[in-house]
Amino acid sequence: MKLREAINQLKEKGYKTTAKRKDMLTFFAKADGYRTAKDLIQFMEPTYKGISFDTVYRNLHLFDEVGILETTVLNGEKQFQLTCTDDHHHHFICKECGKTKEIAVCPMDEIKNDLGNYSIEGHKFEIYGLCPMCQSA
Amino acid sequence: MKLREAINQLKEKGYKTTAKRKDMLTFFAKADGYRTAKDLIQFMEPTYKGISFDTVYRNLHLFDEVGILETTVLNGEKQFQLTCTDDHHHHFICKECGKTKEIAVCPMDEIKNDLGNYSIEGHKFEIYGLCPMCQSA
DNA sequence: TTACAAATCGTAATCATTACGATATGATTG
DNA sequence: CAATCATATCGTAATGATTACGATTTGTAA
Repeated sequence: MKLREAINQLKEKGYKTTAKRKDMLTFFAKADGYRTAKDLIQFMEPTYKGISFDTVYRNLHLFDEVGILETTVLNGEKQFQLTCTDDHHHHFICKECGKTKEIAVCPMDEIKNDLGNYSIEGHKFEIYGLCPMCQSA
Repeated sequence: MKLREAINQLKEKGYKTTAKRKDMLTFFAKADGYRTAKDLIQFMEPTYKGISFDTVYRNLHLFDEVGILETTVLNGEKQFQLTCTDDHHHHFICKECGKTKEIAVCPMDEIKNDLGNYSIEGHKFEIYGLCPMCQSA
């Protein structure tokens, strides 16, 4: 998802476009993987000294609800990245730097048959390890 | 995994068999899905009034390291269940009650090719929703 | 430019989890 | 089966991410 697209989604759903929200989304647009709330706060701090936790977390949740961000739990912390809007896929996630790589395979189709009486609301398929860069470091 | 098997694993690795550990494992042996630390503490409390958090969490981590328990994050909390020792598989997990159902399909084999330079340390494939019982409730 | 709902602030509260120094207890050995 | 000692547990305080609140500011639409 692109920065512009994310901002439009906010507008369409009736949420205001503020400088802080733009900058938050800019941060994720420039990232190449999952980032923590703390990462984000460090990015925002120089521009907005003492930015409120309330603002950061409220907007992270908002972006998540609206579908702008997707989340995972890595090293015991929630982490966020811009949702990929192209075709459905999953990710390899580097444990070290959070970088993600797309995986085209999704096994859900063949599985739905096995779960007749179960209502499926979502699924997560993630592969963990080290990206080439973090291996050599 | 059966209760007896879990206790043996502890012994083999040189850890002591205590009444509290047995009861903790009994709790998970009787559960049919994921349970939180809080669930466990409530189960232990009547027998061991004021049982220490230290004891509970230290043993949960120990069981996890040893491979007796597997974990996931559900509703923002770590949850635990006895590791399944039969062939590799994944789970449907009920968001409401934590109950799990085995899923035989695992797509990892066809994926490893796509990740040549990446070192794969693990993967998670989980399906979320409501089990038949929680749907009717 | 006014008006008002929405957003942000500054900070305190929450809540799961972790950690610590003191004490108790399994398991091994003589 | 008593002594020993590493391991386990206790009671409680600390941590750290996240959530929440009343007061204030700011986008946005009329």
